[in-house]
Amino acid sequence: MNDQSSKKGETKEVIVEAARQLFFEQGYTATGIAQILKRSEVNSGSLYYFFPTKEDLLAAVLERYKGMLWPMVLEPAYTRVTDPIERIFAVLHGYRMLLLGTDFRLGCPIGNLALEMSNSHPQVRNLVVENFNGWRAAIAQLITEASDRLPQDIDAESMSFFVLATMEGAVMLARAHQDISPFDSAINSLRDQFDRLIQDGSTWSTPKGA
Amino acid sequence: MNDQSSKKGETKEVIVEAARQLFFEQGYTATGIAQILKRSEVNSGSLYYFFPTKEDLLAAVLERYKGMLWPMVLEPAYTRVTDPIERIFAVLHGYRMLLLGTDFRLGCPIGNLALEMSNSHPQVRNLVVENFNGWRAAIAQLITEASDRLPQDIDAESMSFFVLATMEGAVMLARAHQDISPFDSAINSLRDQFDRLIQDGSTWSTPKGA
DNA sequence: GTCTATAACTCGATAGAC
DNA sequence: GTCTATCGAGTTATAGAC
Repeated sequence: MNDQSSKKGETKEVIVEAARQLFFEQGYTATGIAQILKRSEVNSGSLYYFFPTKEDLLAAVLERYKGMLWPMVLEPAYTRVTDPIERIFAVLHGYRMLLLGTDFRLGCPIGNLALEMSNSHPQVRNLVVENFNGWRAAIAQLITEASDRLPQDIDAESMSFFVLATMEGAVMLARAHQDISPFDSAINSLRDQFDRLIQDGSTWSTPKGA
Repeated sequence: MNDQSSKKGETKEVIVEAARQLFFEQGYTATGIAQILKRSEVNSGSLYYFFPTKEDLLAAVLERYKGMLWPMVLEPAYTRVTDPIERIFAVLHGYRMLLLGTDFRLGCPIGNLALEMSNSHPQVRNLVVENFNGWRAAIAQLITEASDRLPQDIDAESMSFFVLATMEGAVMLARAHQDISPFDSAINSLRDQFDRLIQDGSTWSTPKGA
C-alpha cells in the first residue's frame, strides 16, 4: 500500500486519456508527444517512465478502447431497446450521434487507426483486430439471438463483418462529406437488407399469412 | 512550343507520381518531402517550384486519382463483363485483387486520405469527395441500367453510397486482419442483398413462375 | 515517480546562384 | 526550371538531479 510518490497513482491514466483524445482527433502520426504532455499536464520524464516509446502509448490507448466497448458503445444502446435487431441499429445510431455531436470531426477511433497503422506496426494492427473482434462478437451475438426470424443459412460471423464494414464505410463517407446523408443512406440500406432477411426467414417460422 | 529548360516537361508528373505512391503506401503525414525527392530523383528546388506547399502536392495527387478512375478502376472491370450488376461486383473484385497482390498493404487510396485528412484540410476534403462522387456516379449508372430487375423504390444514388461504404469498410477490415475473408464476407453479403432485390423486383416485371 | 535541460534528428520550406 | 546549402521549428527520446 505504498503511495508511490506525489499525487495519486493516476498519472499513467491521465497520459493515456490525453493521448487517446489527441490520436482520435488528429491521428497517431500527426500528434506529437509535446501535445500529449501539454494536454495531460505531465512532464516528459513521467511519460517516458511509463511508456518507453510512442508506440507503447498507442498500445495502451488501444487497450483502453477494448475496455470502453461495453460502457460507451454497447450499454447505452442496449438500455434504449431490447430487441436484438433493434440493438444492432441502436449501436449504429450511437455513431450517428457522435458524428452529429462533433460536427463530423470524430467517427470511429479504431477505423481511423486501422487505416493509418495497418501496414507498418504489427503489434498495433493486432490490437486493432482485437477491438474489431470485440465489436463484432457483440453484433454476432445479437444476430444469433434473432436467428429464429432470419433465414437458416445466415452466418452470424460473416454477417457481423458486413455490419462492421458498412458502419466503418458509412462513418468515413459522412466525415468526408461533412454531411450525415451518406451515413443514413448506407445504414438505411443495411436496415432494408435485414427487413428482407426477416421476411424471407419468417416464411418458414412464423408465416405472415397463416 | 518552347521547351522550358533541360529534359522533357515531365518533372512535375514524376513528382506527383512519386508522392502518390508514397501517400498511398504510408499516408500523407507519415510521408516526408525528403522521401518524395528521393523516389522522384528531383531536388528540393524543383519540387517547391511546382508545389509551394506539401498540401498543394496532395491536391495534385487527388486530381490525378480522378483521372485514374476510368482506366484503372472501371475500364478493366467493364471489359471483363457486360451485365451492369456484374460490373459492380467486377469493380469490387478489382480491390480484392489489389489487396491480395500487395499482401494487404494497399487498399483504397481515397479512403485512406478521407480518414486521415477529413478534419483538418478543407480543400483536400473537397477533392476526396469529388473522387468518391466519380466512383459513385459510375455505380449509380450501373444500378440505373439494371433498374428493370430491381424494386421500383430503389434509389440509385442512395444505393451507391451503400456500395461504396461497404467496399471501403471491407477493404479496411481485410487490411487490418491481413486476411481476405472479412472482405469476402462483406462483399458476399452485399451480393446476397442484390440477389434478394432482384428476386423482389422480378415479381412485378418478369415473374419466375409465369 | 517527477523534474528540467537537451541531444540527435527530421520536418516543411526558403535563398540565391546558375 | 534546377541546383546546393541551410534555416528555424518541431520531432522522439534521453540524462541526471531530486
